[in-house]
Amino acid sequence: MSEIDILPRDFQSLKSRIIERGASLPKRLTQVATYALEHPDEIAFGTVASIAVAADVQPSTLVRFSQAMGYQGFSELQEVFRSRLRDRILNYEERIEQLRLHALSASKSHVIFQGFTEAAEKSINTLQERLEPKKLDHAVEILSKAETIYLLGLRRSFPISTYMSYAFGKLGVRNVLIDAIGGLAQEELGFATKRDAVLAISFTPYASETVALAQAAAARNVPIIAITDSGFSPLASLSETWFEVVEANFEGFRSMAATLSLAMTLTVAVAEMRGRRN
Amino acid sequence: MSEIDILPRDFQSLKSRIIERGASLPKRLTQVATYALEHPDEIAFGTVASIAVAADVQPSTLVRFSQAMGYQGFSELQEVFRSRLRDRILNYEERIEQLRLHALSASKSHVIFQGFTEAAEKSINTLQERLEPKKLDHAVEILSKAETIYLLGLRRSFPISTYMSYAFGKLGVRNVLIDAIGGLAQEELGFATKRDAVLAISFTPYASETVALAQAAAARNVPIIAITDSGFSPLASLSETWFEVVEANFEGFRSMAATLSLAMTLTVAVAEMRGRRN
DNA sequence: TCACTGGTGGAATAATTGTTCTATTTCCTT
DNA sequence: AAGGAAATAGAACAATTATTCCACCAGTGA
Repeated sequence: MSEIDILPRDFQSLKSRIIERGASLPKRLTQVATYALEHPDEIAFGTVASIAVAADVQPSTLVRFSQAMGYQGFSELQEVFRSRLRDRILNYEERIEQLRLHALSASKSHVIFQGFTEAAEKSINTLQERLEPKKLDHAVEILSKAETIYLLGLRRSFPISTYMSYAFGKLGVRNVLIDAIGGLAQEELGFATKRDAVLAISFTPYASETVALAQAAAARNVPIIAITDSGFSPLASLSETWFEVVEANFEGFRSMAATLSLAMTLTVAVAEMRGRRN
Repeated sequence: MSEIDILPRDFQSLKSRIIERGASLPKRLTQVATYALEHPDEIAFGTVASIAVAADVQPSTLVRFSQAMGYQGFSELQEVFRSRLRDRILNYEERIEQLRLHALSASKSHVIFQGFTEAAEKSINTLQERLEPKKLDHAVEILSKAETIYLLGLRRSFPISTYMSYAFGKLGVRNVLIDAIGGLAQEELGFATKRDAVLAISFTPYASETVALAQAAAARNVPIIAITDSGFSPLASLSETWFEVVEANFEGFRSMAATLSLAMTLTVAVAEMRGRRN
């Protein structure tokens, strides 16, 4: 132990220290280290006596362990384990209930707001769990090789393609936003070749125009990356890679938070990949 | 107290009981009830003595309170407060750490994705805390009275106004999307009167065109609702009500999740309010 | 085999714990 | 205004707390 020895006051650094020093400690102290990492809640709430029984050691061993970690005694170490529990995010039930409480005094508008933020968070969590990194890499690979990226997303998906066009523009990535102005969508996409790529975004009910445009591009061997909501989507079979993004909804209005996060990821990742190449 | 009296073993039901009985209790016990609801962590970790000091009551009062809630003593009540902390979701740091572990094997793209989802969640949480229901009601009130809602958001905010235009259209709310096509923004907004309303969206650096258009509309007494990111925004002073939405960013790219949630809220709330009037 | 060292178990200790009890105060009703 | 019931404060209590201490053990090198 060095002379100047900053003792961990937050759980993360204490955890690191236990992992680091734990293995090289005497037998019983290792036993405590293992127990502490596996049952942090018990350390936080228990008493020296109760933990000693649970970890099958003597009470004094716990104190010695605490001292080996640099603390004066067990209580000081326990405080760190408690701090871990102090500032935690509310669990799901509590959050719902908090919303309900707010809602009692709050207006209909506020309930709607809570509904949408909840849907957004759910959607994001779902995508975090389901997104396959390999697909992401593959899509970024294809898009970053494209000379021009054609952004195809109409109606409900138009905000997404709009955003991407804006962000790509900022990042110096050549792109064409298919906005179907003047009914010229087909013409806008007409110049796409197999050296380009199409990013197609469409959700149920799949806008027929989007599907038709994607099919036309695919027929000309333009690589297609799709963001859609199921394997049954007509876009899925047309594309090199496709992402399944299932958005939660509130009163029938689907969130766009997950799709937007994915869109932002693609733009920045593509720009980053290009930057590395140049 | 009824003869058969199921005492709360989980925090939720205890909380309900405290709220239910709390107000009708004697002075000091109400004081404890208030403190307990406001500082559940202190109850979970503290001792009778320490909590008594913090809540400015006698130790015995805590015991009497516990008994008033149906428990034998303070320890039994404390156990319920502790159970609340036992099975919580990971806290912020722990989640980050989990991501890091994933990220070890994951690609750069995946790290970017995590960054954006994180920013989205942060932004939403911040807005949940800061959004003032009164402002929301006020904005909905004004917008729902407007004959036509003019949606003014360009550049980075254009996806938002686009979405709102789409959603309003679906909901049968008359609106005009200022898309500045052909440089005709001023003309698009030219027909707005004081019986209409403008929803202006702009963030730093405030697009000069948006500000100019909003000013022109304000000069003609068209009510303006603004979504922006600080009180210093030129939109703030022009508007009837304005929302401060601070988005977290990842590598300089600001999330849009919070703004989008607010936008969705406004559209649905306005449609709902109109539906009630008809 | 010995002495020595670091580690361990368990009893002893002083402080602190939750709880109980009672004198006193507060508040309401008559 | 007085009486009485309810509520409170604070001291007293036994139980439990974290910690310390010391006898004993296991392993090592001479």
